[in-house]
Amino acid sequence: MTANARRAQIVAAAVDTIAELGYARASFAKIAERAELSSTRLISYHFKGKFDLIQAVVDEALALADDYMGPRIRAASTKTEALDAYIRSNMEYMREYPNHVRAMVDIFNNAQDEGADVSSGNLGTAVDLLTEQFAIGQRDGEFRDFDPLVMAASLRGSIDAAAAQLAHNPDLDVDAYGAELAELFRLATRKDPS
Amino acid sequence: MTANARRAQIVAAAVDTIAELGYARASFAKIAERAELSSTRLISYHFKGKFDLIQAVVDEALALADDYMGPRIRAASTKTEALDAYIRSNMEYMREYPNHVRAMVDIFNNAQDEGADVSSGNLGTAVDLLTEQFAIGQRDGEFRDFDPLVMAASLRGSIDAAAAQLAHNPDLDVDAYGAELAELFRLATRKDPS
Amino acid sequence: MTANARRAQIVAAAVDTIAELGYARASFAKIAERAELSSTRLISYHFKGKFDLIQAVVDEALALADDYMGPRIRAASTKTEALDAYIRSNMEYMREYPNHVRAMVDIFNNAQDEGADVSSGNLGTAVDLLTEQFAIGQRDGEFRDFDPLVMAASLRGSIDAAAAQLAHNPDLDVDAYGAELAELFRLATRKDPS
Amino acid sequence: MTANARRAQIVAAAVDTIAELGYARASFAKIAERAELSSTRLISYHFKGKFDLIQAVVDEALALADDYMGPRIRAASTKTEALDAYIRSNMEYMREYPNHVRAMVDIFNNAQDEGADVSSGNLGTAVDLLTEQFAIGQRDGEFRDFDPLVMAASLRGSIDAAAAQLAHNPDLDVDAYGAELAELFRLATRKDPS
DNA sequence: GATGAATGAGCGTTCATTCAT
DNA sequence: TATGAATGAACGCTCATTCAT
Repeated sequence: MTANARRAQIVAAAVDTIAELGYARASFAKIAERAELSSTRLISYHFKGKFDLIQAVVDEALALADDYMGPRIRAASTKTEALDAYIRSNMEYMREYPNHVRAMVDIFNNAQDEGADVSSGNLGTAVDLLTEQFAIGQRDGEFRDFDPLVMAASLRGSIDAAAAQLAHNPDLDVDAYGAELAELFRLATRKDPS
Repeated sequence: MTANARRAQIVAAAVDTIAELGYARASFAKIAERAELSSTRLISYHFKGKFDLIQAVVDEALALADDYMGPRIRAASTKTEALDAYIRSNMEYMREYPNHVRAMVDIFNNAQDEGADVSSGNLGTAVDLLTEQFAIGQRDGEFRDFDPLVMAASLRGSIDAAAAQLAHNPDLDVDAYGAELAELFRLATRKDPS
Repeated sequence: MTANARRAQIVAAAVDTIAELGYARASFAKIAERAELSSTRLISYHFKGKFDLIQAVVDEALALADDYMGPRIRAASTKTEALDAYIRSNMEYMREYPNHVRAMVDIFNNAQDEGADVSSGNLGTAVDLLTEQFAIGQRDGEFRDFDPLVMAASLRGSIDAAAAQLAHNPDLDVDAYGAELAELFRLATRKDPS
Repeated sequence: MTANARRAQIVAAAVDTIAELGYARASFAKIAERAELSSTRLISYHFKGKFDLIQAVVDEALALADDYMGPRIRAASTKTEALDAYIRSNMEYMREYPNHVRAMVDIFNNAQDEGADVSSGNLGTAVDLLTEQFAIGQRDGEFRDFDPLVMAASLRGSIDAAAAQLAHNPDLDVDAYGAELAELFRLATRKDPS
């Protein structure tokens, strides 16, 4: 088996294992078992260490998310539309790759406690990126005058909470949830009509 | 030292340890070290197991939160006022007991991965309780027509995200953050004025 | 079993294991096996880590050496006599505790490669202490004019080489070897009679 | 790259790695990294095993030492002069090839612990060769009556100790050290003038 | 002549927990 | 009420080596 195929296989097993058991319990042994590898040695062979594997998981999830969400967000002509696209496409991404999302949330909730710098240039800055976009929308006169950081953190927190809900109830109507969430933040960000 | 005093001492050490190192790294050994106990045996003696200790941490944090937030929420005469009081008092509780809040978030993010049923009858139902209150507010004609579960999950997610922001930046103006968050959810829940 | 007795048992097993297999191969597993412990966990329980165990070995060997050699060296009234006593008593110590000596040599040859600071205030300074004593002997007019550091390093090197010879040939006449070595350094240090 | 050039490259990397990290820590992985090889497989390809590589290191160091020291020792017309030449040229070799010397000392201190018979027909017999030369010097009436084995072991031990001193303090004056050592053993071996 | 892939055994260490006083 | 001693399982990681091209 080629190195890349083997790496992809291990990353896939890691995603599923983290999603099911949580970051702390996703040991090399469990991942190797799921990937049907003869020993954990194969993981150490293909990845420099645990953080290297986690980083690969994060990278894959981010690439997937960008493939899924990126085009739809960039197609928006206003920040209001972009916000709507961000929320809805994020929810749909959540439906298509629920394990990737669960794994990502777990990693970012826990990996920070260790020396891991998994978020460098990545999702740790998701709030920062959103903050910037909200600020631009305000400068353009689209949004009302709120604290962009609070709005950004709340949006990310709301979406992550949606992921948790989805995990507890897989039958949840993701599109309807996305529509509700989009409306929530449309009302919270629009210029007051009164 | 009395049994209750000893328990309280251990719980306090557990709260601080989880807040600082994260749930996964908060081992009995680390907690015992912080509490200046000679061995972890004392923890096992006073608590049936790790989950029992975690449950005690959760119970204490919830009791503290209820002491802090309960009176102010119950003093509200409308659901709109109650929502405002919930958000603001939660933020202030966050400022007064930051370690308890950090520990709680960590526990609920991770303890679920294990067999723990820490949330039974507790905060796992925080979303359920909020859902119920939002539904009542809608029935009373105070709130617009949204999915109460989505709103409840988003509110909890937004507040937890605030805790994460506070952890990263201790100098954050908690009152201002609370005011922003309260306004966000006021706009998101009110009957459309347009 | 008391903690101290257990510690002593483990240290003894460590000494014999290092003497037989060498520092690098003296793993916790091998030491536990020799001490007939149920698992290596018992070693980790009584010692903070591998270096802590090694330090205990070094401490014991040094204490034993001081018990054995110290009185005889301190009984000497001149540095010339002290040198003679140092060499002969060191050789006898070598005969009585050959495994301790082998272990010590191995530890000091190898532990330095790692982060270990096993020699702090200990044998790493053996050469320094000898250097000082040689310098005093010169100031007192007992010894000829040589570089004390070279003489000290050579003496330690010669004694360690004796230990290696003893390891290869256990039937070696230690007393005779000691007498030869004492004469060697007597001639090398005395004021030239010619 | 030719096989011999590749072998030489690997041996050179092994010498430097052992000198820097010590024998125990000089793994194939570290050596391959230093030689900038893509995998350890190349080492296994060119050498039958670890002992084979070590043997190659020893052979190179011995050949170098013989090139450096041999002519000067053989040029001596008496055993007394030969002893002087042995010590001084060995010290100079030490200055020219410090890594080879450090590696050799480490190998002979440690390789014996394993199954390795690295010294067969080699330096392990350095003491034997010196013993023989001292015995000849005695038979010729040049040296006093001492145990040749003790003298030989002490000489090797003293020189190895010099290597250790040099490792700790690279600024050491090697020529001066050699002169001191030569004088030490001249006094220790000469027929007593008194 | 060279190489990526794979391997089983072993490393020191940490885990929550139980035993025996 | 307290405590030191002990435990087996699991952790991530590194080892020299072999397989299959």
